[in-house]
Amino acid sequence: MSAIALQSKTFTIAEVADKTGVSAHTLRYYERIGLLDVGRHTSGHRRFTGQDIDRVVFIGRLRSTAMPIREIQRYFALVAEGPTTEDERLCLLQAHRVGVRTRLRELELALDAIEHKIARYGGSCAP
Amino acid sequence: MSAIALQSKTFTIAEVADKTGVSAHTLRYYERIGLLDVGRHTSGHRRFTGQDIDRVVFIGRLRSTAMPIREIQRYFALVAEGPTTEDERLCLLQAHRVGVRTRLRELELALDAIEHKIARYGGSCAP
DNA sequence: CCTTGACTTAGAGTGCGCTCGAAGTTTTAG
DNA sequence: CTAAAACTTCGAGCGCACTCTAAGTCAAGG
Repeated sequence: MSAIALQSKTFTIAEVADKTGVSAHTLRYYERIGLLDVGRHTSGHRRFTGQDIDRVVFIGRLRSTAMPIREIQRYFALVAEGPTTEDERLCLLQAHRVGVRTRLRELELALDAIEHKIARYGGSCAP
Repeated sequence: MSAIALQSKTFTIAEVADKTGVSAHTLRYYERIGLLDVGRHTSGHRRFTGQDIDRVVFIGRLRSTAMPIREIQRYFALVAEGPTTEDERLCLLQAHRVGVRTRLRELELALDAIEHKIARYGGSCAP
């Protein structure tokens, strides 16, 4: 009886675009370049699983922290290679984290400088 | 006697590139698109003043906080129009500041999410 | 004086990350 | 059954911010 309800729910590309804010065009693009590997209905239409959506969200986080597409490709290539690559993936993410932290600090510094300029008055060109 | 030492020191494009970390190519590009207005020696070679360098540094701060070139062009067009535009410039910088603060927060959130993933382990694709 | 290297301009080329268009199939609403 | 909307692939196009090339001029050291 209690056959597990696998095959749970899947979503069309439009639904995923809607849920994630990533356009259908971009989702297809991500698949083309190897960031996603989405299953198909018999018709050929994509069927996104919950996992696929999680991955889209994760890609969004990497992109919003300015990880280059190349590196994201590398990351998911490692994922595709299986669990033996976990160390390397971890390493990649940690390196990224360091970079992001650095940029965060630089951003704060530049913002401070701009705010000083704002405070001192709106114009001219003194630093 | 105490004639003020105006005409103080000027710098070649290579010196400015060196001081600021902005390439000579990029400095010429910035001038072309109206971000800089650099004087010339009789030979035609650019002579950067201290003010010019300050401006280059300020452009760097705006760029490093991802202000689009278009907006920087707008800013310096206002500067060129004179002091009557100070309010508008201030407004532009303040709007930018708000944007940067927002991005800063988003960046921190995305970084948190990535760090959670790192903490939980290196791989898989759960969010 | 002569060479070496830095400078000039105008315009073309590059890399990134999408974004769009065309032509055709499939699904869905009426 | 039909029309409209949504999907497919493939390839081309775009906007941004540089970055480089070519062809020529200028400047400083030996």
